[in-house]
Amino acid sequence: MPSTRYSPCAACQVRDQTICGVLQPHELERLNAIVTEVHLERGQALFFQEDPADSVFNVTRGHIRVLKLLPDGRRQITGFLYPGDFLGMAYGSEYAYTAEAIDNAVLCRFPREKLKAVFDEFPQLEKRLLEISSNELIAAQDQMVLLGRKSAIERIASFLLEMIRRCERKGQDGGELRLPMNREDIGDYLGLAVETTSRNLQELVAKEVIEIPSAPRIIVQQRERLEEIAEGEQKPW
Amino acid sequence: MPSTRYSPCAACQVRDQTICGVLQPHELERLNAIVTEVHLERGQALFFQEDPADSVFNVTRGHIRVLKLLPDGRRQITGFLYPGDFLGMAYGSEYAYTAEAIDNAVLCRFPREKLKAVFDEFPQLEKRLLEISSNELIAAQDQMVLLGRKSAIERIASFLLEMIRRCERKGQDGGELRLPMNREDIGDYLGLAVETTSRNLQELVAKEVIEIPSAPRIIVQQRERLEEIAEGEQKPW
DNA sequence: CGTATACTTGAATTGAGTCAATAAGTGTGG
DNA sequence: CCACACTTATTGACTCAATTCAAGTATACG
Repeated sequence: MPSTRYSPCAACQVRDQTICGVLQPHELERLNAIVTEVHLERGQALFFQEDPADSVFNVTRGHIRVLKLLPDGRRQITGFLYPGDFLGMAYGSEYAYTAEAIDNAVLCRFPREKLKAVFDEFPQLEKRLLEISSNELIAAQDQMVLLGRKSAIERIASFLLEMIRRCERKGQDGGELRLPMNREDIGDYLGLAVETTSRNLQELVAKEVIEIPSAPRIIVQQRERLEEIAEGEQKPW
Repeated sequence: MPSTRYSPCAACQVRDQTICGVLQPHELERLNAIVTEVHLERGQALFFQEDPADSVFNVTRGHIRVLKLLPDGRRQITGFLYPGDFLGMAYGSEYAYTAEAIDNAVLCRFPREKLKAVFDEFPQLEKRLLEISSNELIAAQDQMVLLGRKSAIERIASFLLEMIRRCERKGQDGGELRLPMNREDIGDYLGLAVETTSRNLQELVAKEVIEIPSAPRIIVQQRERLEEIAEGEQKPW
């Protein structure tokens, strides 16, 4: 390997938010040796459902949507990935879903076989993965409640709270959101039509719970109220 | 420990279908040393959402429903557990959901702390757990497609296929189902009202895709058709 | 056999979807 | 900087699938 090889891990901005964070700097060298970068343009697919699953990825810049399609084109987005998020692991020999770039995005690609070897060397990576997997499962169950039992406005409120909490986990202020995905993506994530998504966002504006200065920007005025609405504790006023 | 202590693992009927199956008979003794049995009556809760999560369980007899509630009582069932299924692991310090017995059920209880020690001894247990966790995540994503995007009859067809496949994985014939859960449970699993569940089951009877000799028994006459309906490939006839 | 529970069916209602039109952004080249 | 084209978002009117409410009918059980 040439000594002048570009070293993505050394420059990584999101290392401590991701799976790599459990490794010591000198251990990171092992990961760096097997990683390559992938650059995606807005809308481009990283992989499709049923492609052979030979790599796993880490988002470093931009945003990814993960989705499943029905034969007639109906679409369900099962998640949005931000920098630091991990995808593609442990889903059998084929990817169980399609992953597409929402905006211009950069990811680290780890060939699955080589990563497995690194896992055997550093078992704490595998523990971390089980931890991530558990959290995803909890999130998936919450999403089932949302999709199975919540009204449109409850879904929108829950979605906004999820976005707020994600910001806060990264130490950013959740009071002002900048959404990377468009209304159609939000609808397909929440099991709603675009029009319903738009209408219920405007309903929250009318209630003065949020402000929308421009489509991707959302200012949260009454977070408490949003939490009540999300859980269906609708007050009559 | 008294030498006359009852040894559930030795008599276990479902060992090879569950996490214990990765252990050799003599290794099983370590698990047997920490396990106790729990017997539940129909309708009884094993634990509630937000209880401290100090045990994990393995179903050995009967059936469990896993559910989440909204403050106003709306209910979403996120899964049904059969003998051999595992629950309660790796969900943080509190259970993320309620687990109740659908019928009279028996489970193995493993205290979480003690199990952790066994895990350190047998790392293949942890690998197996990651595998189970991955499969659950794939299933959860399929359920999101169902809840977010499928019509009532598509949901019912998908549910029946899931039940059929489960039978077949256990080497039983999937052509004749005996459902342990009632119509309301099915509805709460599929995000439908009981009446909608019933109506659409009858719709499948009218189409001669299934037969229902008595409520819990369902005979599958046209499995192919069921698969088409489940994926929304509805033919005009 | 009666009573409770579970299931089915019917009629009316409604929340979200569809279809259609307009408005607001975004980007491009003149 | 503006005009145009194009995409994304919003709003309105109407429709419809699933829910709700209300009976009924099986089925299980003491």
